[in-house]
Amino acid sequence: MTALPLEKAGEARGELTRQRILDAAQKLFSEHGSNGVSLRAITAEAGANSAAANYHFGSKMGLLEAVFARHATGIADERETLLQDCRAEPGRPPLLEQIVRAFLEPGMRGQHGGNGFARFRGRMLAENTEQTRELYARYFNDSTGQFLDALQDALPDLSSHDLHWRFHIMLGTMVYTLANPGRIQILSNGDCDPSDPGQALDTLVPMIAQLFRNPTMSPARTSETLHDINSIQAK
Amino acid sequence: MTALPLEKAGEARGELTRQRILDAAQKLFSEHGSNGVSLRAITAEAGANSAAANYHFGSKMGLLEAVFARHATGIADERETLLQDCRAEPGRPPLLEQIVRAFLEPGMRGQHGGNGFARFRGRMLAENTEQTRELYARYFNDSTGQFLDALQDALPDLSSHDLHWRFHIMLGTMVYTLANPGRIQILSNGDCDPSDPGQALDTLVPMIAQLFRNPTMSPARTSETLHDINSIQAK
DNA sequence: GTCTATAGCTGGATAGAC
DNA sequence: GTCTATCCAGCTATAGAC
Repeated sequence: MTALPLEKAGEARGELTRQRILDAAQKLFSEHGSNGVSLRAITAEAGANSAAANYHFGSKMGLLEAVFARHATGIADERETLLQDCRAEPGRPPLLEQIVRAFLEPGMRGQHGGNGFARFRGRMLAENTEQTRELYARYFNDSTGQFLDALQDALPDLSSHDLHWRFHIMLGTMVYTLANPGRIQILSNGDCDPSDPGQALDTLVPMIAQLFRNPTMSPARTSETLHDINSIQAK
Repeated sequence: MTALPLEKAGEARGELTRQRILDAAQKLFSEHGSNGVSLRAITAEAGANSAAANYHFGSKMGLLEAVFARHATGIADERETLLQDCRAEPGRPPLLEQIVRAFLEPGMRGQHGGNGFARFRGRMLAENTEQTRELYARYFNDSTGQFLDALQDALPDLSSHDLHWRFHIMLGTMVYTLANPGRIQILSNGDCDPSDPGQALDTLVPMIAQLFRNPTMSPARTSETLHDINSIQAK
């Protein structure tokens, strides 16, 4: 597509082929999962041959890792940068909204979240194989820990147990949104579209921030306390 | 394993083999996805041969559908029965908690949710292929619509748009919990265990009910209104 | 109803020309 | 660096004995 100045035809074409294979792999892995698509199909989509993929990436698994690594570090870095900018200050959104957005946004749009990598990531998470678990832990465990700490600081009265469970809800929502099963689009006749990153972020960030902010309701006292809470919160 | 009295050796063994193949398929599909495991591996686990599986189910895809159908109808029926029992009444949990639990519980434990089918279902949802989407829609669209209606009745002031988005969060949490990526267990040092259905339901039901109950916060006025809301809700 | 054997195919990986 | 050609493992599905 883009016509780059070619200094050395060989090298430049090599880079382009490598890039095209990565792009095709990201697209097809996203659509069919890592086991649902063949190396042959990927390289055909890229206008190359399966031998080229093995030359550049060693194996199909190497290709999968390369697709992942291409953007994962960028997402983790962007998250941490955004987190460091979060602070409670007049004229800014509430701190919790800032933290939640800092966690969700880098993976959902922008340099590393857009162009299909979001969907790829959602699918890798959903597949939940030994390999993808290891990859995900290696690239994201650090920054995730930082966000848990920041959330606990912002919510000192929330128990660690509840904090982690709400984080679990946020992760599930993120993964489900990225994987885009298209279910709520149909059920809402197209009114809700989680595959639109702008709409998804603007809608989910306040909902999830509010979820973190809700008071603890221990299961045992659910039925007694909720009447009081309803009378305060219900519109 | 179980030594049943055999009246007619042929028929009884047939049923047992069929059952063992279904059980093995459910287990291995759950662990590796529908493309990650071979018919040979399934029938080996069941102590049978791949020909037996094809005899009983026609094809590998037929086997997948049979595993799904074995419990899906039961879950949808149980959901609808539970939903019809939901009502606001002194001495019972709040209506919203009842509805949320009626939706989540049948798939997470009991006759149709336990014994690994929960995990199988989570993985099928996560795989999100044309076939699994179709299966899921066929078996669950009706009851899901009923729950959306019941929730809208219970929350007349919540916009349809917000209602669907919150339902999206509930679906994502359910799928992520069923698929059990094990991530929050590690991050919380084992304190949170979404793979324990009792703990998961008792924790998630009040959190999600509260999520539905939260007031609408349009993205545009997020920063202004949240300070008021904080002062009411923050502990 | 269950088995063995196998046909027929697909896909990952490699050898070697260019 | 990229191609063609090919090897071989592993899969689904079926034929046919029992």
